[in-house]
Amino acid sequence: MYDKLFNYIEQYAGLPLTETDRQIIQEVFVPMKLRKKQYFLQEGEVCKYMAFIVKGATRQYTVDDKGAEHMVQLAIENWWISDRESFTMLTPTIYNIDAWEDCELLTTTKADATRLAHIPAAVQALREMDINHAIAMQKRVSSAIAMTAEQRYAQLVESNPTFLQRFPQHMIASYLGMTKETLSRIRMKASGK
Amino acid sequence: MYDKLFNYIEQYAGLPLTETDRQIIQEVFVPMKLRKKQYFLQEGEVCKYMAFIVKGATRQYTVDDKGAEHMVQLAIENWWISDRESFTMLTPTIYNIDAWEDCELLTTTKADATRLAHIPAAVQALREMDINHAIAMQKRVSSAIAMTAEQRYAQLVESNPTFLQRFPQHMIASYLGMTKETLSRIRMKASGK
DNA sequence: CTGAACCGTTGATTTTTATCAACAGAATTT
DNA sequence: AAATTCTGTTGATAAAAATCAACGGTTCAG
Repeated sequence: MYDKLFNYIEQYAGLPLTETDRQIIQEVFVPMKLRKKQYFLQEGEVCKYMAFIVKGATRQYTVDDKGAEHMVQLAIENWWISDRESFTMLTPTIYNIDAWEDCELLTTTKADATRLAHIPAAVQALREMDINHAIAMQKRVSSAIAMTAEQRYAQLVESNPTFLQRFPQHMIASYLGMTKETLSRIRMKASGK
Repeated sequence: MYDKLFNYIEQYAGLPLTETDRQIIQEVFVPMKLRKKQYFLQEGEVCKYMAFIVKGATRQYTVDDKGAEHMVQLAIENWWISDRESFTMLTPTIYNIDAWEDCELLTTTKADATRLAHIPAAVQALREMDINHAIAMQKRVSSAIAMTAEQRYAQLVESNPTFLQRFPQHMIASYLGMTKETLSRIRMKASGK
């Protein structure tokens, strides 16, 4: 259960964890299971938890006034979920996060997470996590403003091919900022040639 | 010169800086001036510096195969500039960063920045900086995939009205992921009612 | 087991936005 | 001061993508 998290931390920090470190991490992170469609976070709440995905897949999205969902993030094993803004500032979130597949998570709260400050590898790994998240978001901004729908899809095939197997097409379409019909046509055209 | 940075750190960390802290920060951050249009970073280079803007305005953008520029970030006083990916991974950057107004910056390198690890307030402030950056990017992703051109402009007027005074309209348009003609028409319509 | 919801596709149409082109006022350079 | 570049507008047209609608094939829950 915790091995994936230990590996993640050691890998990103480039530092090994001591037995004591592991002990503390097991106390700080609490396992949680989510059934498919179950909410991890709902619009209007304050985001109490930050979670590491041990197994499963989640989606983070907004709902507009017409009821349409817009995927801000799709996440699978070894990714982190939470609304950093709500989590750190304690403000109500505008996002929903729910499970697309049954999930095993390791969750922590803002208060518990402070205990990690004594573990250099964990501090380092969390910093890397934030930086990676910022980089990933930056890339999405860059492609959203600079690329056509077709180019955005091609980039996803390149960079996150697993998403295509784990999430239905209409979610992928929303994640890419287009309708399911447009994505369907783009795929048709791409496979046709 | 350094006061703005001290204030920034103290404010974000919620902790005061000691005299020794200030001393170290002055050694870690080196002043740099940029003239309008001068590059801070060019596509293909490795991003050696991370900088705090004391005065001035910069833009970060990609250039597509047709030579069109796409603004990924616009930044003014109290903002940070750098390509986090290139800076941390030492990979060549795909972005350009240059000065739109004459700038006074405080710059640091990856190596020098490690000295900040001994200053809790600085560590905290840098972490906040990353989180804020990630949050800002997340919001842009969210609006890019979920909103119309008109809504994106309205949101900018709401959240960053100063940009409208500091940057020309065609840069704002690019930042919002639309052409200058479209932005011009949106503004016309908005002022007309 | 079966009716309902979900999923992806296709076609016709409309809306949004980009593109192309031309223009005039400002600012900058020489 | 003249010339050139930069800026924002406007109009006409084209392209991209959204919307609306309808359809079979799945999957799922009662």
